Amino acid sequence: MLTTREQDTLDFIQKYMAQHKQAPLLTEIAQGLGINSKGVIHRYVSALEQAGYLQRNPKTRGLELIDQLDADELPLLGRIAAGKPIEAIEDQHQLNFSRLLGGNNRYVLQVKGHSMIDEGIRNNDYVVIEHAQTARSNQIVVALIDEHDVTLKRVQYPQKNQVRLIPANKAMQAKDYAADRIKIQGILIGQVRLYE
Amino acid sequence: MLTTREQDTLDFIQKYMAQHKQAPLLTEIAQGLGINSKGVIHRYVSALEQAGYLQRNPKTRGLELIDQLDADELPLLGRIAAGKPIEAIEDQHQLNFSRLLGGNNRYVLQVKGHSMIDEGIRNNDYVVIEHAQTARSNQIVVALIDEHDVTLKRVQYPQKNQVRLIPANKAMQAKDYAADRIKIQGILIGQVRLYE
DNA sequence: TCAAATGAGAACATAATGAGAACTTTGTCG
DNA sequence: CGACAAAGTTCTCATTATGTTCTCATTTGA
Repeated sequence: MLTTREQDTLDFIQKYMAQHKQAPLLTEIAQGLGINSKGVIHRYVSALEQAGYLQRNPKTRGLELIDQLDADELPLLGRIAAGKPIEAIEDQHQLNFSRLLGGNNRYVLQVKGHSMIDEGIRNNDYVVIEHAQTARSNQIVVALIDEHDVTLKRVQYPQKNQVRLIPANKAMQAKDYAADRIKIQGILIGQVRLYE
Repeated sequence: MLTTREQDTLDFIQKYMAQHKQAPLLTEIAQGLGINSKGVIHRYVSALEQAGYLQRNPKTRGLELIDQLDADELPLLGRIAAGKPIEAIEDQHQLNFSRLLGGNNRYVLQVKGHSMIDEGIRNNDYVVIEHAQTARSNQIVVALIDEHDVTLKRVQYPQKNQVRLIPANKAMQAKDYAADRIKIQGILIGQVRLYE
């Protein structure tokens, strides 16, 4: 457990770094807390390092915060269903977005139109795509048709040398293509929607 | 972590390049920082190159900035619509997930059931919620009903002291409550789905 | 009253900064 | 090309700023 002033020191460092994108000097921390001695701050910073809140490098502005929860994580509090209390989640306490961001050959497309509405992908949603040339059956892929049209559809292989592309919209029809007309460009990894 | 003067040097280079559409001379940087020695600037530029902020070419004005893309960004390549070529995006080249992750009082719930199906929120999807006690009309909120049931619904205020909760499922009915029966716990910020 | 927490400040070690000389490379011009 | 100027590179040397390690005094709370 941190003492009052240790907590103050940590708070100041966090604010400072968020604001300046840079670690503060010991004297800057001291000034921020109304303390005249950098030796005192050194003691607090040492304690914070000991307690695992930050790391020190033997340089000026050498402080680095140790993320208590990764920057790409949010606490996963529970499950929600209509009209029932939230069910607490015991095992997994963080939702890690690096599952989306992690891959090294991924990119985002913004979906226009309602062709994927039955898949829960709506107009203006973002989809995260991983580059790939092949896909397993029933994966949703970015497919290039006849070197011209690009589309996001579920893929199946009904028979050899044939590819079926299935739109997620009841109003549209699945269609079979000769395999050489279809080039798979990527696989759907995730979907993100931002609300106002 | 950059030192103060390294940061100053980087700032100056960025400003200069934005203004002049070309890289500054070492002596120009020196002058901009009030330094008389180009050797000093050379040292800072080398440090910045080492740290990955820029690249040097063996030419005069040979500096090139290296775009820093945050770890929580993915390239936004274009827009996709059924059966049309991808429309390239000119302006915004990164989708910033910090729009989702950024808030300091946010958490994630996993949705169970199909009560939000018409909103494109499906069973097992994750929703990002920001803590809040109030919401504007038509926002989707986490609402606590009678201190017991928690639900995710669109909110409206048909008249004073009355709250309407609207499920996003045609099979379910909107319902009006006395204002004191409903406590808003959070507002829907985003929605994320991970595919296998 | 005792122990922990807090603050001041001196003394020292190291990092950061600035100056400038000497040299190499690049650019320019006949 | 060849020469000259301009720019970039590589050094060494001082000086200053910052971080580290102390001791000592004061405050706070059980």
